[in-house]
Amino acid sequence: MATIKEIADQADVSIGTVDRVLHKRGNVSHNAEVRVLKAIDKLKYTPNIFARQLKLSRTFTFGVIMPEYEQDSGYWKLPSIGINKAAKELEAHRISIRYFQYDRYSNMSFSKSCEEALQAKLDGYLMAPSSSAIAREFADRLSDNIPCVFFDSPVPDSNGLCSIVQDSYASGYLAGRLMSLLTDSQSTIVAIRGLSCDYHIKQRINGFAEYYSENNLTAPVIIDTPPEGSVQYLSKGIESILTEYTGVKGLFISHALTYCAAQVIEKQNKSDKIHVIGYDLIRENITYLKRGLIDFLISQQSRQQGYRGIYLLFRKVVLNEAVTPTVMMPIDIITRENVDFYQKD
Amino acid sequence: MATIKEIADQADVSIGTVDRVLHKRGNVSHNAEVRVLKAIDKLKYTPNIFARQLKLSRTFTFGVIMPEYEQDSGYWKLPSIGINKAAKELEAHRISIRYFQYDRYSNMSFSKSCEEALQAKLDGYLMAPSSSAIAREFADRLSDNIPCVFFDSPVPDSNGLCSIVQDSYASGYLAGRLMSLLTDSQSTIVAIRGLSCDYHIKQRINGFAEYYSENNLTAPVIIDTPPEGSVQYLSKGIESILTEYTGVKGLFISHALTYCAAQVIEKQNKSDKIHVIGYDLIRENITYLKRGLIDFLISQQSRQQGYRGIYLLFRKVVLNEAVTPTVMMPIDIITRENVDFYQKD
DNA sequence: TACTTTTCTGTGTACGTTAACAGTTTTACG
DNA sequence: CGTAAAACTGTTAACGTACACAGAAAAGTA
Repeated sequence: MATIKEIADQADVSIGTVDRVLHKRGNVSHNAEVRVLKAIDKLKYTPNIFARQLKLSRTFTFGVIMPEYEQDSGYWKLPSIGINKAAKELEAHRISIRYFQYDRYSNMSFSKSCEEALQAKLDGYLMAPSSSAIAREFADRLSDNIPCVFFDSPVPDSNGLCSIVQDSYASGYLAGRLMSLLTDSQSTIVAIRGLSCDYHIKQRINGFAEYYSENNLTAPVIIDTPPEGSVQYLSKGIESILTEYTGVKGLFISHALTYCAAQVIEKQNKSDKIHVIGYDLIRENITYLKRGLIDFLISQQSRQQGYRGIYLLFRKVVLNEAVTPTVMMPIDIITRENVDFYQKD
Repeated sequence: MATIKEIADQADVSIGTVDRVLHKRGNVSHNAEVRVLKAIDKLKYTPNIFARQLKLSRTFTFGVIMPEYEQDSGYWKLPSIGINKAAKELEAHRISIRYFQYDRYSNMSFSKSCEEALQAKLDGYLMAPSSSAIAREFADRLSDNIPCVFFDSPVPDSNGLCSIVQDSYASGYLAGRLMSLLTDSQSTIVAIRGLSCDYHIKQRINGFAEYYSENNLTAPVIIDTPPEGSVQYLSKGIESILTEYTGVKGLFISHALTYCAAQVIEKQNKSDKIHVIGYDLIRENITYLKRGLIDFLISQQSRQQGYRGIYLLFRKVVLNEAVTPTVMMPIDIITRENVDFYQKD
């Protein structure tokens, strides 16, 4: 591992000149610059990050812009667990985290959090965007060297450094396969969309329906349950579905409120088993999964998304490493038999 | 973030004394030591790893003791992918890796690799042990401050720092559940043990059988296929099983050679679908999974095991962080629908 | 030519830690 | 009590980088 001193010797200049070349600070003759660049190339110089950090002794702060924990039945706690874990591991590297949380169902609240985050002038941002347009504007307004990583949802055509996402369509398609394993081919299957504005949820339903159509199975009934985000109304909606479609054998819930379906089914206590497949490892879902009222949960590795997001920022900002523009998270299939091994990290 | 200088000021001693206390190098009066410890506590001192690394400018080398890549149909390439990824990320931290590979079916070869690794006197070891006894002796012979992390299999009652493993019993139990979803309750199911010496494989079979017994289903037929590790003989074995048990509806292969079963089934081309569940994301398995001849693969996150193993050593040796004694890997369910998202990391 | 201005270059210091070394105080012992 | 050994303590020089500063060389101006 070469040092700037060795570069300086090789190029027959002082370390000051090497430093100026490395940081493009000008005031270097063409001749000297060429010699230094050659020496750097020859000795394969890479800066010693320890010395650099020591000298700069900067403490980096990353901003996390995401919905409040309680929203979506506490779903947002999951990524924050991963974020906090990464933050703790990176404490020794002088990294700290600052949260800017917003109301997922209010664009104004999202805008406000973005504005605050911008004003704070931090060294990098991790964002779960609830609106692509606002997120895009945020990324545009950042200085060139300040990266922004998106998770949960991508932001197409934006200045973001990277997106950490799951292929929602593929996850819905997979759910279709699983549902077809659980039920007979002519069974009535209901897929509940709900919260229909969300890109992910639409895609999941599309993938689910596609599996049934590709395999020439009876198409699932797709139902939108208004209004958005409310547990009580969702339960009511599911109740009326079960009344209307008496022979339902399977319910596919395209979002984290899967446990509502399990609750309703348990209450009705019908003789015929109704299979349930849904999303996300929130506490209530796990409870019903373990009790056998939910058959499968699909996980988007929410904790891991937060964890990796922070590490991506770290690698980019502190270590100056290259970062791939998209990170696709695996689509985990969770059952009562393996759920315990996905709880801790 | 406090520095030793601040500690020294607070405790009214010199930085030399603080350093002696921190590194337990003795030659410190009781009085001074107490004051320093108090100051450390009060100011919440944590060493600056950048300064430490810079000063020491040590390059740590970790030894990896594991079977040769080609064995078990190339299974061992998987952990090495993770190991190499971690090694690359940690290059900037002056970490390097040295492999000591052995023949998994020869204790002598394993012993020899252990001996070589010991002689090399490295800063930490990551080991996939094929014999607990030999692994235990290895760990015993290491200096106190040299950690050894086990992966793939645990080594009970050893001096190892940590074990990274999967619950094989639970994974077999899960496979049982999946198989019961694929087949009717009275179907003939064959579980192939093979390589019967291996702890993991026994446990997987036990878990699989337990699921069937707990749910009062027709017990699977358990068959041992000799000799160990040979693809040709395994294929022959499976052929004769399919001849003997004509009505077989499901095959559970307890190890990485799952694709052999798929090959045989494809060749025989029977009218009745025979479902296959097996282990590990090796290339051939993935091919047959995608073609629909294998229904489910269970992954033990082999790449991740290697990756995390190296990071555990790094955290322990370089950052001096505490490490939990056991890391349980999730039991991933892989289908043709989600396999692509488990390929890259 | 003498001078200023501009361009270029080398030196020195600091970041926090480690560890060798030198210096001081305390203890042991004749 | 004096001296030597032991126990303790403070000082200092690295590690590699970044950057301010001073100094040297070249170019520009009168």
